[in-house]
Amino acid sequence: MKSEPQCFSFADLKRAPGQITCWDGVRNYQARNLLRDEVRIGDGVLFYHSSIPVPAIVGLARVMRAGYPDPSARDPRSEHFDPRAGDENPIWWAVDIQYDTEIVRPLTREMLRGHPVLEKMDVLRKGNRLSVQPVTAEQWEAVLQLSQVRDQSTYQTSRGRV
DNA sequence: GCCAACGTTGGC
DNA sequence: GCCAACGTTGGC
Repeated sequence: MKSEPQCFSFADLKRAPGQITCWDGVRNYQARNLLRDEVRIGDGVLFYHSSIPVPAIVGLARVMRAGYPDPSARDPRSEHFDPRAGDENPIWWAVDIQYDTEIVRPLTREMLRGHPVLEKMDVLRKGNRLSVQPVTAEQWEAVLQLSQVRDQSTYQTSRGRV
């Protein structure tokens, strides 16, 4: 999952009540489909900081609630308000994620590009603007190895995601 | 349904 | 600031 840290950072997630946040405001249909159809409770999340001098994967999170109608789409005061969204047709979807582990040495794009497995990650593809991107199990495990996270067994590695 | 114009994202 | 790569919009 991508976020501009000036908007919402991994540190913000760590500070959030219960270290949980609603991942809302996604307004791209492809990303919406991932949130609605693919993301499962317990999934690992790679938290990526974008639009900064050195973009990087900075931490791990976990999905605590699978896809549900995005509340911000129904909130007229939200900048993500969508008047088309209704009970019968939510249009937009959200998930809840929880802070898990900080990556002490963030994985920069240069580091990802230099890895035989990670060089193929979607996030490195030029022009890719998806704010939610799938990650293969192989990529997930490579990230954990590179980031030197110890307790790898506690993560669901079969369907890791970013 | 086509497609040009426009807007947005985000690395560099 | 530039620009590539989309996604969206709207006239026709």
